[in-house]
Amino acid sequence: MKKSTTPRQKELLQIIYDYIINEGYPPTFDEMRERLKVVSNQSVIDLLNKLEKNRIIKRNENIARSIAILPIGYEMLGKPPLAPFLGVSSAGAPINSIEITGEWQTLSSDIAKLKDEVFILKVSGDSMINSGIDDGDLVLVKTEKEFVSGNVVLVQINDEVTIKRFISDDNPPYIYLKPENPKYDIIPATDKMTLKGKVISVLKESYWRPVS
Amino acid sequence: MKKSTTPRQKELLQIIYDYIINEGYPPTFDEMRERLKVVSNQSVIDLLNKLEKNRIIKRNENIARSIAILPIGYEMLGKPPLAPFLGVSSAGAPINSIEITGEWQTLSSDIAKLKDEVFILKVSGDSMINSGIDDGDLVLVKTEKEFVSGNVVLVQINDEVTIKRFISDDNPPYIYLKPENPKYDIIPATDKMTLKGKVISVLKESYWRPVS
DNA sequence: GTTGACACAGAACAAATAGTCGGGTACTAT
DNA sequence: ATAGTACCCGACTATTTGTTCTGTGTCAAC
Repeated sequence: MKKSTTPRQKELLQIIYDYIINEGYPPTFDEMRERLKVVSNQSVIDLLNKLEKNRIIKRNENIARSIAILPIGYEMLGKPPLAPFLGVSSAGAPINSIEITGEWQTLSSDIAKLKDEVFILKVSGDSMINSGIDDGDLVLVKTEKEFVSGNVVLVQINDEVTIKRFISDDNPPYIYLKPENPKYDIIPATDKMTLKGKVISVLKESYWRPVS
Repeated sequence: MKKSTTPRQKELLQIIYDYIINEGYPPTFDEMRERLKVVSNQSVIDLLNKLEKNRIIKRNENIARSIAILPIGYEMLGKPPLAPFLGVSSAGAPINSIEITGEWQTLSSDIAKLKDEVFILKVSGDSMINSGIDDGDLVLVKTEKEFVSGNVVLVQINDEVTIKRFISDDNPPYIYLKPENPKYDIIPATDKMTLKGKVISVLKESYWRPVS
């Protein structure tokens, strides 16, 4: 029995991937059939079964559009998987307050300037354990001058740097930071507060850490 | 007419998001109904219609699991959208050869060390215009010592730094770099070649650039 | 005290979708 | 030459899934 993925199987994998990127959900048998330029569903099923046997995709029987591309599949496509980039949110709580490691303070200005105003911070601490950002994750921050209400921002308060949600409202206290965790109170804007940038990505530790 | 998103609508949005993250594809009406703890599909339809009216999600009539969360929806969840992070691959071609801006050379060692060996490079040049990486994109690189065949790597050849796919094969030339573009030839490994790290993410310029 | 938005119920119906059966061709390796 | 594998055809059935219709109760606003 041959194990390697055939060209036709790779074609189908690419079709599934493209479809998901364009539509936001996986294709049906018929849609794959059309794109493969074949006439029978059986052709599609054959290929899918083999992809599944090789653990490139995963399906659920009798369930519409139930194709999920597994990590091996993403690797074959040369793309990072969807899920690890978004993190696995454990509940409804959005991004929470976090602490930044000390290195940031001394190096921020250099890095911000040289890296086109985008830099990485490693999150430490466990105060956000129930939210989307966990200890060890990397946070990608882009320095900005203007902020829109709802942005997740990196903010410096006195000597401390944390991440909060920035809210600008029509009602008092008008401009404030929201930890989005019932444990913590909102923080009204003061002049001791500097917005450093906007969080544009969270890289889960499980993903960027080498697979050992 | 009220415009704001109701708590129940937010609940459903979170349910859809969680489902996609866990399963790899969106839920059916019944699955959403169960999670909302209601008995009728009508309840789900009502909520979905409102979410769609507010452009938080998008659906296709009569199509199973055809829910896509729109950028506004992701913003409400405090999560980056799926698609922009993966880039929109124009064809089957995987990651291609790119040039790195000059800054990298002088600063790499510092940044690599301080940022937990993960750093960002801005891609310049248009030699990869037909692939997943475009001019102006940001590439996230993690320094590594061991590489697996198939990894997309950052490699230094003499004075030049480029990105290629690293292949280790059972047949000659055994270890080589693959541009994955018919225009370019593969490059067998030499001792003038240093693998600097592994590309773990591509940030499309359209995403990280501030919306103006 | 009526209006409208919100949230929900129950059931019948229509469409989309997956799966099955029973074949076929072409190529490769033993 | 023969077995195995990849790939394919066409018609059919079974299941899943979405939609429509007709209702109820609540609550806040005007």
